[in-house]
Amino acid sequence: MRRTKAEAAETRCAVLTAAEQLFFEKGVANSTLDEIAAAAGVTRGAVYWHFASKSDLFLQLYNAAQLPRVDMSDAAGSGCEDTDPISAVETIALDWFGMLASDVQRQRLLTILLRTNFEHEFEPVLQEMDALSAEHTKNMERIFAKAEDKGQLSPLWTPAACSRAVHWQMKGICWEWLLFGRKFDLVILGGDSVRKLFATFRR
Amino acid sequence: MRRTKAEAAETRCAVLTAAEQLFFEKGVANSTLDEIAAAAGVTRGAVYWHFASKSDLFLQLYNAAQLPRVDMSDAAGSGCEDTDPISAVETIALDWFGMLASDVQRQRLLTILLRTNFEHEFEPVLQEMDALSAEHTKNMERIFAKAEDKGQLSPLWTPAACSRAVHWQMKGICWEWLLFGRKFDLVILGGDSVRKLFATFRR
DNA sequence: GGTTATATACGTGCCCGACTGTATGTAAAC
DNA sequence: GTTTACATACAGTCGGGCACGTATATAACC
Repeated sequence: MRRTKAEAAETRCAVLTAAEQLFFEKGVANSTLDEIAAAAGVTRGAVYWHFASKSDLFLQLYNAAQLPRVDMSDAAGSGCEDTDPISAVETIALDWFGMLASDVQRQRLLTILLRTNFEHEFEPVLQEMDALSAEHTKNMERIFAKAEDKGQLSPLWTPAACSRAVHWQMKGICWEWLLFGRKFDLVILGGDSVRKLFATFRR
Repeated sequence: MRRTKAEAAETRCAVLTAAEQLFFEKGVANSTLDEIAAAAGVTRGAVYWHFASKSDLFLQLYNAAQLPRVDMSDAAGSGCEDTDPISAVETIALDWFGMLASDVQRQRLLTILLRTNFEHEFEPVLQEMDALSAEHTKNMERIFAKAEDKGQLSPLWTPAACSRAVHWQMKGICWEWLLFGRKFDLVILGGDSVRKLFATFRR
């Protein structure tokens, strides 16, 4: 029963979704291709048609849902990066919480990635994540530097310190939320904590 | 060739150490009992003598190196919890960094735990970790409340908010350090960030 | 203090299920 | 008719659990 191209694409997508679900629930190593295929409503033959191996499936899963590059110039769209840089970053940070809270797929992917041992074939993924992280902090630092130039930054802080503080605060919040069962309200409690932190940045 | 009790204890310890090392490097699921036994200089027979199963080995590993309960009253030993509560908590936090940075075993164990899927038989471990975490934040909040009573707390913050901020900040720092190859100096950079955060707590 | 009995601390080998990869079949799409 | 998109069957390996063997430590007894 050969399927049309559209149906094949559906199948491929179903396999990816099933893999994401199972990788998230049981971990990558504890999930079998049989389970994944069954969850997708196909057999292992279909999986092997679309993906070369389990590792390939993992990598395709990572590449399919590309992590957002959180372009800081988006904040320029909100129109205040030049007049109130600190608030601009704050908005981006809070928006990120909202986005993550409403995107179950991203929650699962990030959780999987956090639990991954990046050894051997998966190392490039780790490099990418590192690069992305470095880019984010660099962009943030740049905007905080603007705030400093305008005299809006508290003398207690430096742009680099602000950037690191926000970065770590958000990672702490998001990771605990993801790794330990999302037991609190990310937007409310997490947002509150971030807002309080940003308040200390302002002169 | 039966060994003495002391030798047996050594063997057991060697297996635990080898397991910790391999679980850390390759993940629990990707480490075989054969590898672990070989790394410990014994065979699987020895492993099965000391441990009922692989899961049991994991649990014994967790129980062997009990997470520190970071008794906040220890800070009373430093003598300033009552006069300068904020500094007392700050000291505990910074000490924690130093302790983690110098304890490779704890680094590995925490990394393993972070990457663990706590499903089925491992759920109680998750509960324990949660309880410990809750206890820490509660103790911190209590001390910050003392600071508030003394009028030492900035009006920007509440005891609960301080506690959460410190908690998440430290988790963000430690977890990034552990999960992504310890690429920065935990005590220097992490400590600096935490100190700056504490500075904003003070009136 | 020597002998003996028993528990101990493993090593070794086997079984069994599970999982991966591949080869082949097949029916429909093109 | 050929290629596609799977399903099915098969081979092979790997790893965990367990039974069993075995040599020695340890204790009990004489």
